[in-house]
Amino acid sequence: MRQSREAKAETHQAIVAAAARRFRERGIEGTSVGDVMQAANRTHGGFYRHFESKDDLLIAALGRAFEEMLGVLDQGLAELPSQHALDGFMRRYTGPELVQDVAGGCPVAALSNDVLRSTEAVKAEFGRGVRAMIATLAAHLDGPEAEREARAARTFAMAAGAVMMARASDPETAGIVLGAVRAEAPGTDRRIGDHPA
Amino acid sequence: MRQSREAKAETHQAIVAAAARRFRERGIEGTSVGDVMQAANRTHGGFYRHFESKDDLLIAALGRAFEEMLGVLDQGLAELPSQHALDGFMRRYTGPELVQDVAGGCPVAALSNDVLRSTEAVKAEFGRGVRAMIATLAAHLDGPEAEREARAARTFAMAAGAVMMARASDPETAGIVLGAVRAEAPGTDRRIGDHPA
DNA sequence: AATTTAAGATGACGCTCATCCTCTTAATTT
DNA sequence: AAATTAAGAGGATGAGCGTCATCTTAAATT
Repeated sequence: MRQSREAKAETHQAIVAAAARRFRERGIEGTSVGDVMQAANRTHGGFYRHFESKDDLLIAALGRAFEEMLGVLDQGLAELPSQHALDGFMRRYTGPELVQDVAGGCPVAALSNDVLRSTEAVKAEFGRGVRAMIATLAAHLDGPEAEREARAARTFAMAAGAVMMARASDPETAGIVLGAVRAEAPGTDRRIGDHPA
Repeated sequence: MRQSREAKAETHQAIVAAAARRFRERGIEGTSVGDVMQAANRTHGGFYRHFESKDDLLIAALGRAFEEMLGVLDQGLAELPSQHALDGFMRRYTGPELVQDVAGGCPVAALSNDVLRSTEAVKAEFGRGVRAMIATLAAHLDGPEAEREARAARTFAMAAGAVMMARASDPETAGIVLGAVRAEAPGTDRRIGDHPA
């Protein structure tokens, strides 16, 4: 039965939200259109009223996942003085809460390898997300613009790399990797308010 | 027709070598048993005389890929003084030669996300490879053991993270990310909140 | 109110895949 | 040399997938 415009829009959002989680959790190839539609409480048939293809959905889902992640980032950085922006970010990004939550975590840490093997359009969307993450982080730093961006990019790369490696390893190895990058962040083993040496 | 023991061993190695490349290039789900056998110049039927399952092959292929990568690493580090081990590694790992060669490049940069979604046995093998990479890098550094390992792990995480992000992005974004980590390779020795000199 | 449109359900199509089975034949064992 | 074993070829099986076509029915348009 035909649905109203608002109902359709609601369905659209439900599909994107479900896809954003499913793709991160199970990967691109591991997620079927039917899976996503079921997770959105719909049947698979209506899918092509909303998206031209699975890739089209993937692009929308990436956009959504990055939006969510930018929200988490902003929230975590909001109250931090700029000298602690990078280590605050590192601490949060590599903490158990985000590391264990693949479906709700960073799309970079969950989907980089899958996107590598996708179309240029998908990579373009992914790249937009990456730049937005770097820009957001950089905005919380001090110094000349180019340098802020570079420092943000380096820290982000290290955090994402550590999380990806840790997730793909046995617990012992994961501990070594996460421990190494978390120890690097001043304040990790300090009380709130303390400043790094 | 039945093959001799040596012929079988040769076939076995050919399968592992083909798989090590295919998995890195196309991902785990993107690589079929038939693909691998064809790349090894065999038919798919004989596969189960060599491996119990695709996962079993994956474990062997991961071992092989890490071996290859450790060779590249050792070779690149061999002539470097220890103060330049980390930035030498970083420059090589994030250089166009390795970044563009997904099939022959680092298994961490190519397969982390796929392994994340695999069995514990696969993760254990991956973790072994990660620790071997870190240990090899650390062996080329100076200082107390625990600290050498931590510095190696941090640099490796940053390098792998940057390569994964770059590969999954549009060329412009890739340039930003790789440029940031390459511009200041020695920066991986610094604490995260520090400004570059 | 009559007509047109389109959202979503259902089912089908063609393809791919991991795994298994059988057959042939040559290597290995006796 | 005869008997046994097993590597690899070829084919089959059963499941899952992306996408498409059809149908129903209610929303949107006239």
